[in-house]
Amino acid sequence: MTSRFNALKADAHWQAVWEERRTFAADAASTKPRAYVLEMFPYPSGKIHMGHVRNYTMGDVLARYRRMTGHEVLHPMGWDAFGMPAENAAMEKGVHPGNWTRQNIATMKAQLKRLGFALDWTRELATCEPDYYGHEQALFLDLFAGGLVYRKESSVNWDPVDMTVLANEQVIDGRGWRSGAVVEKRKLNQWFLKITDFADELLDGLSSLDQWPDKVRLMQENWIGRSKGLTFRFDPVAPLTAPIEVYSTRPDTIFGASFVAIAADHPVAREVAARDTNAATFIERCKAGGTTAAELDTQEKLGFDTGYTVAHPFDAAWTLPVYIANFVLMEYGTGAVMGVPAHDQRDLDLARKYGLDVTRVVAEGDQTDAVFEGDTAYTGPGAIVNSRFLDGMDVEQAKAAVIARAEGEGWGKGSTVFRLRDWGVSRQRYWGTPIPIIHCDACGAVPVPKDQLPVVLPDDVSFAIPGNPLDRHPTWKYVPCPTCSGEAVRETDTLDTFVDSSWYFIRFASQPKDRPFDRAEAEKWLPVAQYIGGVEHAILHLLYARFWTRALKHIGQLDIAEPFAGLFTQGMVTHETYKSAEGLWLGPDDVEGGIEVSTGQPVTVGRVEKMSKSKKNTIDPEPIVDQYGADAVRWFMLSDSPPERDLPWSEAGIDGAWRFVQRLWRLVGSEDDAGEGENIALRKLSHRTTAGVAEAIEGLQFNKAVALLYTLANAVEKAAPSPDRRDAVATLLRLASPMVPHLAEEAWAASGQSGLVANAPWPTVDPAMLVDDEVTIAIQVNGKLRDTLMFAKGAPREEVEAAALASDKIARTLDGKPPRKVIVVPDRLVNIVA
RNA sequence: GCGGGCGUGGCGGAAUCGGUAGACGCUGCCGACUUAAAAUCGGUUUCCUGAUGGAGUGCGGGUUCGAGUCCCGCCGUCCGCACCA
Repeated sequence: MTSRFNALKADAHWQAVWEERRTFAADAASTKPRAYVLEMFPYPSGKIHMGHVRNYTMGDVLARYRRMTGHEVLHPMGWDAFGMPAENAAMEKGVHPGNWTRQNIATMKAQLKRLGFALDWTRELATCEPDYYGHEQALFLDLFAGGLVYRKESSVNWDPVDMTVLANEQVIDGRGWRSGAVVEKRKLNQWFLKITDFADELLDGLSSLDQWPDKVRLMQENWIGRSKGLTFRFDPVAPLTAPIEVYSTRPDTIFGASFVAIAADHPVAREVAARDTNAATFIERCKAGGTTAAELDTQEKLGFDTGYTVAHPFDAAWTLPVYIANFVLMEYGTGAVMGVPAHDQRDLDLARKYGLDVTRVVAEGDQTDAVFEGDTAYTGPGAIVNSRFLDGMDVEQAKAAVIARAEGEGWGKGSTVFRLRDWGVSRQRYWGTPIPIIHCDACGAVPVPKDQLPVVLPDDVSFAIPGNPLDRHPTWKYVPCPTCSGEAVRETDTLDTFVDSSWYFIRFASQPKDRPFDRAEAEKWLPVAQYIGGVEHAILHLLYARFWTRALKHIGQLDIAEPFAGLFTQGMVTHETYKSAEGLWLGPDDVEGGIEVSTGQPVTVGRVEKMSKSKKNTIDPEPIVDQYGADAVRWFMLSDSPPERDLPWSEAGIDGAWRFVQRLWRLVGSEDDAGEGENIALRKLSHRTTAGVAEAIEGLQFNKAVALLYTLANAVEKAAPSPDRRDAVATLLRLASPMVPHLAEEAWAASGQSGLVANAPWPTVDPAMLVDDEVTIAIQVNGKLRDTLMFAKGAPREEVEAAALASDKIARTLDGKPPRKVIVVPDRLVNIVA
């Protein structure tokens, strides 16, 4: 064995061996217990970044560990390959989105292979290829047939320069993120998926996901936003003709209502605006209001008195004015609310501004006065007051009572309202899955017959002018209607790329040529045992994938309720930031020892932040892997920081990881002479470490696994040669092999072992070796540590207590005072209360 | 504004059940080896004190024989949502 581990040589060698032997191909016919380990597949943007390296290293350690513990592991990789950056590249550089994307995939695939991930490349897929998106089109049509897809006119963010729809996230301060143009609201016919049909299921299903972070479950819960209340009617008072329907979660406060407020685009508001220019002006003003957080916070609550009144449901003689209000949203509930100023802050702001009544109906402590003072609404619990038949009830009783009366008298109904909206999936873009629909004047929207799938994207498109190239393609969209054979046109919108990622994990599990997946085969692997990715997907991707899976269950294609049994959201890789004397961002290579290399000027060291191109604090993994080898990079990615937290990249850190790899190599190479005698302590440590590392990996606590491996390595280094030491080294190598697989294979082969360490079993743990027969017991006086004493494990209380009291240090501390009480915790400590 | 997380040495962090705070790593310092350097190895590294000893887990209280851990009240910081009736 040579003294220096040649990572570059070993990496290439073992990567080739694994590939040639198809070591990591998942066997669908295996009888072993299965484990599906999946990391969120990457968007092929160009090169991999440190975030990918960290994400995939974590998944890889788990996948390799599961193999060692006797599982048939499915650990696939693919490409989320549709999306805007490809079209931007096409516009900026004149390359075809497909060529750009496939080139990036080739580059990134080589980079991933260079890191030695135990991936089943035989199942690789890219969502931009017809043999993926064609099946997606089939699934879309199945959902369409199942009544889960519909088309409706809806308002979208339209960028007039790029001539495309923007997602909300792509609108920054009212302008398109790319063009900088002021974004318009435009009405377009859009395809929607009925995710709201599953709102209850998606919400209730969260409680079954006990291996998900609470944070993500809570975020989804808030996003779905279920609320229960009463939807009810205020009858019109002439000249108003139609009733106004409102939704309230606080029907208990109905006797505190002093107005009804409607949204600016409520039908009644439009009707008023049609004959009253002041109203029309007010509505325009509402729409112009910003929607950023800061603006909403400071925006004044504005109202416009329509002059109309409505009757209180419990008292026809009691009329309430109808206001148009800038804080009422047409998209939520019924677009109208009852204003109860004493118990809702916005209502109170409006009432104070326009001098409306403010009546207390919930007692605040002993305050029961009907006249509500002050400018802070009371939203807490209390007895209902000033409310006729509700008086004396608590809030919950009163809610139930009002709902019961409303339902009994027929003017309202207890109802559940969600914040969640249906999922609009139409995108006016080229680089996405074509929506498999044909529009015919005679027959309407007709699904493309399945035998005509896939609807393939045309390659001959131009990005010279803005807009959707599919729409202006000379021939592509003109097809005969599948139903009547008359002239018809294809849908030229493509699907949101989140659709692509909503079922890729199913296709990984089963990839028949003629259909999206084989149900029985997919169900063998699913659900994904452990899914790992960034928290930025906590809502959209994970919610859409959960919905898609349930939708497939609903139409009888797959009997899986939740796609991801375990979820882990890993932290980011961060780095210090630097600014030059002129205040410009500098990269790590521009700085040495706090000095800007090119100018000799001192630099300002800024916060440690997420690596980003704009702040120039990125580290490209490729040269790092070339310099240190894959194992050192992997080891560093797992060390120190808990995986859910951010990992600060540092030169010293990667150097340290490299030193450990070399140290491990020397250690496994030092086992030439046999040595004599036993080393029970080392043998025990070896078993304890085996159990500890297993527990840490299963809990995805890689930093702890790393610390345990260091401890064992330190102990082995200090131990004299012996058969126990030899065993400990062999154990150490296997325990470290999921983290540093290349070194492990190299050492495994060098030590004359047959086969691959990748196929070796995890070392067995002898439970007897986990038990210590001697324990150190802490001796405290009044809770302060004064001494420690060694005892045989399980020593009787009396013996321990006597020895503790006999200790010199204790006697000195007690200073002759008699102990009042002695607490003995077996095998742990003695606390003497004096 | 609402919801949630986090706060422990110079740094990343460990202590997951209320029981010896600071494991493990990084950095720094001292030393060995070397003509020298690199590499490697040994020691040391929470603070105050020469030592014995004392203090110490964001701050202030509390419960307990005993609190980083539990409870109450603050402060700071990060994240998510955002006029959701």
